[in-house]
Amino acid sequence: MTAGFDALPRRERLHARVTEALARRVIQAEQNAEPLVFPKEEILCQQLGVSRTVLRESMKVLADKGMVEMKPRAGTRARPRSEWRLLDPDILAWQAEIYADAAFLRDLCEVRLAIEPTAAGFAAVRATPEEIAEIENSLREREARSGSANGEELIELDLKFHTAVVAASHNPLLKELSGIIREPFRIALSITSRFPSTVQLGLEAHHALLAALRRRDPMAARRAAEEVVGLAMLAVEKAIRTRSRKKSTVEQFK
Amino acid sequence: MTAGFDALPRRERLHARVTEALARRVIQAEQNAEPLVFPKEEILCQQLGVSRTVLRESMKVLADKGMVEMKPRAGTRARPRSEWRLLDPDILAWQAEIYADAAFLRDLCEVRLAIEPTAAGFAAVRATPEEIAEIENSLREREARSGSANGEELIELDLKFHTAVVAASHNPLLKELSGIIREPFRIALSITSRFPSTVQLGLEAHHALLAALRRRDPMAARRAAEEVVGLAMLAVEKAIRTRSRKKSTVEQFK
DNA sequence: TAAATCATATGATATGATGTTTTACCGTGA
DNA sequence: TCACGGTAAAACATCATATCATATGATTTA
Repeated sequence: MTAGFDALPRRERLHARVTEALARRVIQAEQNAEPLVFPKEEILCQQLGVSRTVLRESMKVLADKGMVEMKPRAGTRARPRSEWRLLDPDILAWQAEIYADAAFLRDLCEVRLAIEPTAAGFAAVRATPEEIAEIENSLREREARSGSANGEELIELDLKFHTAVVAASHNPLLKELSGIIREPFRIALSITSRFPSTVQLGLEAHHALLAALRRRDPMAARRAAEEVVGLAMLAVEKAIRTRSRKKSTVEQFK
Repeated sequence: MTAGFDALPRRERLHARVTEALARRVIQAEQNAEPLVFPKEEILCQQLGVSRTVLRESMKVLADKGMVEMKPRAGTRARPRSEWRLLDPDILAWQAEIYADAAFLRDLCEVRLAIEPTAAGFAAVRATPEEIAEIENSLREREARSGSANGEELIELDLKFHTAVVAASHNPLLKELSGIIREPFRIALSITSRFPSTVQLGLEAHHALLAALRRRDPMAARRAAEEVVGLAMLAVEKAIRTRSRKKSTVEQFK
């Protein structure tokens, strides 16, 4: 080993780096809408400077995610995006990084629109007083710091609010689903936070949601959560429209 | 080939079998609420009769799913269920097999309650005429065969209906999410199908959903889908109540 | 008691042996 | 000449073994 190579962070394991490198080639081919057939393992090992063990382990991971197909004699080729496991955390991360365009953010918001109102409805019935207190705390803290803190902190507090609401639904599946889309959600929030009027309306909706939880009113909680997510979607749509002429990478949103 | 002495199912790969064997030990420990620390790799290799490569690959898979934690010197131990990736297809399958109890089915229905009305709402706006035709076909075929066909076929057609509706939302994330819970959903359907009155009401709700899609009415589509899932939940709750005194394995639902 | 050291289990990677699947070529016979 | 069938080779699939690195619990020592 120790072939002369790069200054990449050694902190990341070798197979993780190889996996990501291969995934990027698949994603790029998908964006260019061109088929991709990898060279045979021996050649690929030489190109990447790794052993077959590492290469194969990485390919196996990608195959498990549905991104490539390995067949004897026929080589390894990229599969269309429709076959990918889009909810896989890794793919979601790579997507958020590369495909952070209108369609992806819209799809993401729609998943939130599915999850959060439902979770809020169940939370209204099942939340413990402690959980409601935690939800309230994150909201109050966010308001208290809305002038002083930086955007990062405010987004973090907003995330905490939403996470606490979903957790209060006492449904581990909903909770995990919410966790899976947490990172892309953070990006969406960073967009939303750039529209002060929306932020203001959003805060009111947050309060309405909290009040509904306190009243143990599932329907009102649902509606309030729909309002919260709906406002976020509007902001995302607005951001997308105003930037639709630029190239759509995540950079423009950071 | 053809000669063979080995009539055993070599079809399953070694590491897959090892993975499942280890997973079962984790699940069992979780059910007994007792901590589980695996013996060191060398011993485990001997116990299972495999090489360290295979064992480690299997353990790595389980670690990736959040079921175990591997630490140098400290050995490998099982993690609590709250840490598992519950939406992982494998875990979902193992869960459906072992934990098919009231709580799991309820959680599952709630995810459907989150996804389907939302997907239906978007489908009302975005479905192509072909997609609506496909949805209608699966519904009509199911009605046509409701007397003659066996339960399996009817459930399959019902699944087809729901899959088509979610697909018509044109949101790949919702579609994949729906696919992930497809297998457990099948179990839930097999329960629902045992209550004729519910099935009848469900058919009416299905028609209402189809009509809403035709009218391009998102709100009506949402409400109809909520009705469909709500009825299914009622059936599941009913089945759970009437069987709550028996032990809760999936067997009782098959 | 606290720091230093050691022993040990896991982590990472390479290499090799053997099995399996598919393609492609080649020989035979009609 | 062409169709058919069988065989060999190519490339992937699987599993094992080996070596060195690293982290950490345990022990010892100052």
